[in-house]
Amino acid sequence: MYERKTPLTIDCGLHLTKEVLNGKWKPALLNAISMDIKRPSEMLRLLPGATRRVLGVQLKELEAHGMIEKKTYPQLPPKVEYSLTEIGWSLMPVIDAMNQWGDANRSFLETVVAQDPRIVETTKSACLIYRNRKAG
Amino acid sequence: MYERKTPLTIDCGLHLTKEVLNGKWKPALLNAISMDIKRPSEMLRLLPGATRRVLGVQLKELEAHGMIEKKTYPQLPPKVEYSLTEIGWSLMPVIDAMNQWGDANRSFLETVVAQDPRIVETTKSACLIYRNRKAG
DNA sequence: GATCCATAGGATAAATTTATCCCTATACCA
DNA sequence: TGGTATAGGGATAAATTTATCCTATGGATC
Repeated sequence: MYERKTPLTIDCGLHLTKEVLNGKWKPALLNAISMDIKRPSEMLRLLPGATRRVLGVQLKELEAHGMIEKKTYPQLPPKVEYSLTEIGWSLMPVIDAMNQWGDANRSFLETVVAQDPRIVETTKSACLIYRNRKAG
Repeated sequence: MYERKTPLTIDCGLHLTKEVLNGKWKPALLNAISMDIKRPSEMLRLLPGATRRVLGVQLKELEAHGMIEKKTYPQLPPKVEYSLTEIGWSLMPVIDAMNQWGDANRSFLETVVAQDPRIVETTKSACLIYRNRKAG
């Protein structure tokens, strides 16, 4: 297994939160689970830009960090459902704040972000579904 | 210059916000500037884990994304001051939410984050200063 | 004259994260 | 038999981000 070589910075709340959300799809996954999209295959369909592999890895990390719980059904084909833990739910206001700020400033952000000369291409293929939040 | 090879995902607010905050020190820098720590040298002292180089790069990106403004004083030695733009200020509630959630769950998070077998070492050397928010 | 201050940024190495590809297992369906 | 669905995860390549090191500026200070 890969072993980190640089000390992880966990000084302030900001860095701790950043570490938990550190992963391309983690906020989107938490958001999806909060909206009752609980099976990996559903998440994969919801986030076409992601691969099964990455989602699996990031779900595992979220689970290891205590944000989500995994329930495996002894069935075939396999069935797995994830749900937010209590602390996972407590993180949702942060996710919501990020989501809302980004949406509220969408046109501006799309412009400045895409203006970056390093960026050649952008995609809007993911996170297309917005639903009501499942009752926690 | 480095050119991105993978399309940037900018579908939902979540990803847009993530892109703006994408950088090890960006949330901490925004937080610092909001607390009237406006000169790069001050930020460097505040964040001992960071190098001058990285802070410079990330400040430049924040500026390019319109979150901060740079004022250069024609002096020697050079003097530069950063300040939050209007949209930068509007992002502070998100930063605050991250900061507060992380602080509120500090002991739990320090445990689970450090439990990761990939992690060999952690550091708490940065973000040590908390002050009152400068009036926006 | 050497050194430090404060800032900017080039060049390159190293670290870390993502992407790709592949294989496992089993029930069901045509 | 062959393909589909569902989930897990190894191995490795590629992409991206950070870290290191170095050069430049001009005045002040030792």
